[in-house]
Amino acid sequence: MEMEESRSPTGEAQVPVPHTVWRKVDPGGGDMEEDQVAEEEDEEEHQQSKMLQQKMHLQTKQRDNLQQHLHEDLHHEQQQEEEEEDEEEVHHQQVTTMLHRQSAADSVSGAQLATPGSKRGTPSPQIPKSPLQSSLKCLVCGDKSSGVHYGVLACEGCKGFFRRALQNVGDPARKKCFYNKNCEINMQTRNRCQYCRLQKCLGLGMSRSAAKLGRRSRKMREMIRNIEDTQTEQALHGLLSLKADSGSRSGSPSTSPGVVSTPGMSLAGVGVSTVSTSSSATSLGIGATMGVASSSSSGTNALTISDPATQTSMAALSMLLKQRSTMGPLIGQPMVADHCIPSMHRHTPSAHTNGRSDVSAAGDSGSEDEKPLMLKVERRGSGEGSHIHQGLPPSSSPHSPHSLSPSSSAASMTLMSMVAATTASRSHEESVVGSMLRSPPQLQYTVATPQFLVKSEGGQHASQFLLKREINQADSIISTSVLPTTLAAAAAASSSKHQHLGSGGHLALPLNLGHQPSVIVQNASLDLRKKSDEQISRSPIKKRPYIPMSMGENEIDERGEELGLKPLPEVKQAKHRKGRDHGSHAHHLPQEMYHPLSMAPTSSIVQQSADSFSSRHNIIKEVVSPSSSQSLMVVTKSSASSSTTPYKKHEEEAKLTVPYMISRLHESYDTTFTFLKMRLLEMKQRLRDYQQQNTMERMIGRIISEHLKTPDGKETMTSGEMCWQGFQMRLNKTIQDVVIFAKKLPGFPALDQDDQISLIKGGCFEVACVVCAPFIDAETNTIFLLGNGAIVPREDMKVGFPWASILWSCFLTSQSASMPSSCMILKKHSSLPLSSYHQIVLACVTVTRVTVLDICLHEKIADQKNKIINKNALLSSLLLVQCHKKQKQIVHFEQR
DNA sequence: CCGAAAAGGTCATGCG
DNA sequence: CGCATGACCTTTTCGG
Repeated sequence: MEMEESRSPTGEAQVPVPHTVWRKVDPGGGDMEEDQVAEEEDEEEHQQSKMLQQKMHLQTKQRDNLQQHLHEDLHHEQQQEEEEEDEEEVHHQQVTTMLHRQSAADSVSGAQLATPGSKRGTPSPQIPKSPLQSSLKCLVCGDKSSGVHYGVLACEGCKGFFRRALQNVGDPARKKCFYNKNCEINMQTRNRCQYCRLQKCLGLGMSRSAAKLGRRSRKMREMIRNIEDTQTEQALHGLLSLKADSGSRSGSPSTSPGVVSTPGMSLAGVGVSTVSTSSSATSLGIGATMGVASSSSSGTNALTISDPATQTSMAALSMLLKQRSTMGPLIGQPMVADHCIPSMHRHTPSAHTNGRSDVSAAGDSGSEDEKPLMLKVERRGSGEGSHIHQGLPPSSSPHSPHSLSPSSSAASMTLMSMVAATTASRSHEESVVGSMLRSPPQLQYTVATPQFLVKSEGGQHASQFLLKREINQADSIISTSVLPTTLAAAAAASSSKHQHLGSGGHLALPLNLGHQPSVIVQNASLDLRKKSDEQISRSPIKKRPYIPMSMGENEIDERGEELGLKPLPEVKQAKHRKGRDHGSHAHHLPQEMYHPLSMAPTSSIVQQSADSFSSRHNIIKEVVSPSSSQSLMVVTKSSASSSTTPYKKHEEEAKLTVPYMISRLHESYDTTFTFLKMRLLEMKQRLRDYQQQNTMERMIGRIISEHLKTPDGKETMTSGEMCWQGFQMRLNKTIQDVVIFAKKLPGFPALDQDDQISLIKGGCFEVACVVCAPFIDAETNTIFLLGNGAIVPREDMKVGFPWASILWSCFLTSQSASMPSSCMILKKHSSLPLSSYHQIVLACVTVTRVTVLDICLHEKIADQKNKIINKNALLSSLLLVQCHKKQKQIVHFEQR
């Protein structure tokens, strides 16, 4: 304590805005924050805060909006059951987490919980319990939970905090984090950064609309009780871990009593199935609770899921799927759905017998039973969770004619169904995608892979075996630091490069997809600070933990090295971040750098291959020359008539042209999915090598067999399964990148957070698929697997991914892929009061998306390589034409 | 209708 | 002194 207090003054001196910042300066005005105006980062924060405010204000409107979405969707399914709205909300909140990208490092609290803190005065928490005594823990800070508050298992303190936050929505004082927006939130540190605490609350799904009054059903209470048991287990496990591994934090994912972070536990999905059914829970906390409960009660999983948040991620998955079913994309044609079951399906238990053949026959069956598994799961009433995974009909149809608008949804459902078919229990499938949504990438990798490896025959043993392997892998790659979180997509994006390049070891996730109290991503840099956090400070004034000069420098140094930053004091670092953002994101580039008629920003151009470069030339020419005035007219008209305040800032941008926007979309794409180029190069190199040796087939065969074998020489999967494994590996990561990508889309960050979430939810999978599309080589008819770098015959992949093979026939370049990707993100926004800027973007991308996918689906272009050479130009011109056609629609939008 | 559960209110407390 | 906090209390909602 003395240490910290003695440091504090120094720390305060470093902080640009002193304690008074936390006071309510002027709840009414957002513009009295001068430095906010001055600094772009502050601007960003302001925007975020604004979105947060809007989120809060709109919480109550949310259901209506969602409902509206449902009704307006061209392919909307039947009326959702009321409880599903709740689920939707849960998922919504899950995705919120993605947007928030908060620090995952709340976890350590557990370790510190064991240390009886010196609490004084009234506003002190209960004396920290030993882990063994722990009852329900607050998901935010790890304190003793007093129940589910605002949808999340929370303590009195966090409940009150969030309540006040709701009351003081306009209070700008909460908008600042004086660190990197990744402040650890635990019992000790929760009062140090309001911003991060609030972010964490939101990220966990706290919201007014998530609030539920009244008592809970008996089953739910049991669930909560079970979670308590589980936490006790965790505590035990944590204690053991501490004994065994007293020192290393980064090496072991589970070093803290309160938070078992064994990667494998995410896998233990047996009981998780309930999560999606926890409609009445309406909250992450409850959802998680139920999942845990069922896992405990079922008693079938070798590794007990003890992480509530992980379970909530599974709720997120089901939400995602439901969302897809209700907010389908725009294309009307059904996707080829008949052989959307992976080859692994053949290995699935007899329960899955209606696999391939049935599926193909089930083409447009509308019966409930024919619907994708996830949908069925969600339609079940709450509280049946613990039984659900038993005797479930497997996913029998990957395609639900009712619920999904074909292209994208079918795509997603395809995978989901495959997951379902592949795994022995539906909970596994939720686990997979849930972790996609929530887990840090490394953990996702760990979680997801086995899903595809587990064979039914192997059952639990196989699962365990693989699990162990994965755990080991995960141990070695568990990230040890966490990047600044929240909505700073820019920073995340720049760092994402590191991830893609497989730096795995150190640089953290820009995306923490949610707070997973139990899934620890140990944060080395935070650890430094934690050392000064040993004493608990309840003081509201000590909200900003002081990073001791030396340590702080180290931390910054550490990060700076990776991010290309020099060690700087905090203020300077902030500015530096700003600069960095400038450099790496089209979004933040000064407009002067983009002449509307020019190509993409320099950085983008540099990245282009010669081929795509010329392609781009074509785009611009074709887009601009024939009817650039047209596009300008559209835009101008839109911007003239729209003056909604929140979007005012973007109205200026709306004066930009369609080509400009296209270039920005491309830029966003290029700067986000940075792994593409490297991997494509790698792929080409390999192919070249093989071809030179004229041993293509043999090489492929050998490589495949290598990859199919475990270290001990056993074959673990078929090549088709390996395809899926590879795809899955990449998919996890890509889905996170999609969030980053979305944040770079013109106008997207200005949308209300709720809307952002909805849009991302609807499009992430499809985008991920498009992103992965280029790794097919038509000449050799092979696929380059992103996960392990193997090259496999395309046929193997085709078995389970027919639609993708069609799509891939188009050989999308990163540029052309950026368009459908953008569409997929922005596809559905009709219920929102759109600024003209958004409208034009939407019009562009929507049309493009439809066009591209239409073409793909009809195979008009597939196998006709020559005709696709200039697809960029094709897309662009189509886009323009369609924009013109859409003009009326845009005007209509404005009038709404 | 009872009682559980959660929202919301109150206020003592500590901090700068 | 003003503020944030959190423990405790009251009110509201809803399951059984």
